Amino acid sequence: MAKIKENSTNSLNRKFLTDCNLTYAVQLMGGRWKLLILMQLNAGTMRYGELKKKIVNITERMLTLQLRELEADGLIARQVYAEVPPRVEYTLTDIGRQLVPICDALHGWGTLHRSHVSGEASTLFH
Amino acid sequence: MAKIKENSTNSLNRKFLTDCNLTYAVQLMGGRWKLLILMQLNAGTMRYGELKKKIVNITERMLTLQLRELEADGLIARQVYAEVPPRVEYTLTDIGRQLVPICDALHGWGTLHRSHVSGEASTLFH
DNA sequence: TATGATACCTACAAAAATGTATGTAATGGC
DNA sequence: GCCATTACATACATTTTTGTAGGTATCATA
Repeated sequence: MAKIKENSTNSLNRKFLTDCNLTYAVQLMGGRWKLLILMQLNAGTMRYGELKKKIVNITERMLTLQLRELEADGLIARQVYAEVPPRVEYTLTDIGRQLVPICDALHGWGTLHRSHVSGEASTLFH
Repeated sequence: MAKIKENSTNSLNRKFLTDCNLTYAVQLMGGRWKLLILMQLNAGTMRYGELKKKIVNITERMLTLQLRELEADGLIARQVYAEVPPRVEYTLTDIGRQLVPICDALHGWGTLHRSHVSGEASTLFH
């Protein structure tokens, strides 16, 4: 993560939004790749390298960053095995798993929205 | 909105994530102030100035930007009255309103997460 | 004629998020 | 001794998001 200026308006606004449990929740899941990671882990525990393969376009840096944040926020757990070459496994925590049904609902809403949009577009043709 | 470089990896990744209906949904609601606006409008149609008063820390520029995006994405509707001084009202659309129960669920999850975190912290005291 | 009200707009600046390129440790097998 | 493997770390560059400061149009009213 890049450094953050503690007293910028930007940063203060972020803190202000943390007070609301809704925007707080969005802050926790809002990173670009976080939900994809969560959905992968919902299918089962995975190693770093497996995640990298599954999430096609993510870079190692981004994967690491998002994993670190998810871990810091308690949505996933990180298990390191003292082996060489290293083996690190990531698993959803309870609270992380509780986000999954909401993701499903969001997925459904996204699907609906998309059909809505393309549906509106198709009305142009008759 | 600021200009966007169509062919940056950043931009291409955004498009890639648009393919998934889950991350697509998050893109639609992910702006910093968007959900606060939606929740306000869920209480009823509101004028620009009312929103500004309700959402304490938002600047006019940000309010305008987020409203424009929400409108472009069909989550809210904008009604202009030909009066002086101008009067503009914003209302949730159907698809926008369908996001509300999901926001409620997210709010609940946020509350749970927060109590989880502070709960863990409090275990330090005994 | 000046002022206030409302809902913006614009140029610019700052901050944050994301991506690129390269390097590292440890160890087993060749 | 050299290489491959894995899960990162680090410095840096680019892109995007957010915030700052000022301005605009219209018309009724003072």
